[in-house]
Amino acid sequence: MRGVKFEVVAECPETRARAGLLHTPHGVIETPVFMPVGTQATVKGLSERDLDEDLGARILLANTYHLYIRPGHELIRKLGGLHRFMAWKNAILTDSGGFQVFSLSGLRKISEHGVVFQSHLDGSPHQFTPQSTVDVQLALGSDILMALDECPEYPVSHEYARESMQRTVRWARQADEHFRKRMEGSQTGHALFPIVQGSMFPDLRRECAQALVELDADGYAVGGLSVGEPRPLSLEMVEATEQILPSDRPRYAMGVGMPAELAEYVARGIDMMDCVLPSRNARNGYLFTSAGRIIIKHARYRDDERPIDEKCKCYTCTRYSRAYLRHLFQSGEILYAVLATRHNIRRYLDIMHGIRRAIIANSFADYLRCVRQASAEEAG
RNA sequence: UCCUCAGUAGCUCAAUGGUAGAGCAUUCGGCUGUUAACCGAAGGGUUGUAGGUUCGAGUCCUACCUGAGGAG
Repeated sequence: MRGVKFEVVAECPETRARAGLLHTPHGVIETPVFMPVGTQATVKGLSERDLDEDLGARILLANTYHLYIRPGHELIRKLGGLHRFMAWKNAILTDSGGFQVFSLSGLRKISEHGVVFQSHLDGSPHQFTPQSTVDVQLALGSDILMALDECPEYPVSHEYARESMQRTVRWARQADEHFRKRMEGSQTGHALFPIVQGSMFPDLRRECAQALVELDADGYAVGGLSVGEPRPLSLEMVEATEQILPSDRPRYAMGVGMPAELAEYVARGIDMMDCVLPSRNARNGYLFTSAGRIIIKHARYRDDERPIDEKCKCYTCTRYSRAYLRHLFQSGEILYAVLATRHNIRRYLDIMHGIRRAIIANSFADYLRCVRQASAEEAG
């Protein structure tokens, strides 16, 4: 039995975009989908009701490393699993800790067996292996588990990228084997996605994808993007693997991107994305609108009575002015983060809904042209 | 009227007689599988005023101005 089942419902005749349905144990997800990031079992600033009822989010990301370190996966298992712990009835995808290889690069050592992290909280050592990260994610009760990978920084040499990528492939095989054993006779459905690496080298990306396809996984991720490389390279790396990754499985581009890039990934065959930008930037005063960005602390918004985005129907935009939000931001008020996050996440989800509608209406190519034009105008 | 204390960036305050700084505020930039309600940059000064001592004064001396407290 597959842990998740993917069904393509419409395809763009001009690009590689497709609309689909991802069936998970915790609901059906319309794709392409944007997954808000809830690293520590919370999308910072938002409640379950905000996310589910107000924003209509159907899948969230959580993080294996962070929840393992605190409060501990065994505690969460004891309390009924992550869904119950965080009162989230929809789907959850958990990152493996592979990104922490990048983001906590000063606190870890990589070996053939896995990664030893020095806890960022108390410095204690913790061994992460392909097998142990599967176990932790199963303890959490994640719907979609990610295989342990190494997310290398940019730039790295072709030689290092190859070594690293090949190790990630070996880890993916070990994780997959362990996962299949753990799933034997299991009543609950889970999926394990391996992750394509290879830094910014198309040949390594292809080699990696080819090796991972042999695992016949429920879905595939492209990782190692947005680690400091020039923007066009990230899209090129997705392009390099699109033809290799099976078209009847969901493809997940990890950790991307800016609003105007979402359609670009979809156009290259991507079905799932996640990114901290809407949530983190919201808290830091950077708001996404249909007419470009708003940096709310700018003095020009001091007495601006308009909503963040006049076209937005979110909770924040239907009630509050830019002037008020700026005041809250400048005052360091908690409500600012709540309202801003609520808007930014809504913006990302709206974009993805628009993309999906366009694919189904057979007008995605036009949609993409509009996005590119608007993006060029904003930049120019 | 006298005594004491204090006057340094918009604010609160640092600075052995030796290149006037910090925090906050202001303005701007950054953030991409969250160590991030975070990080960074810039602008901003006749050191209350006028003299004096000194190679050199925010710092020591004198007078005055302003404020706070006290005495009468």
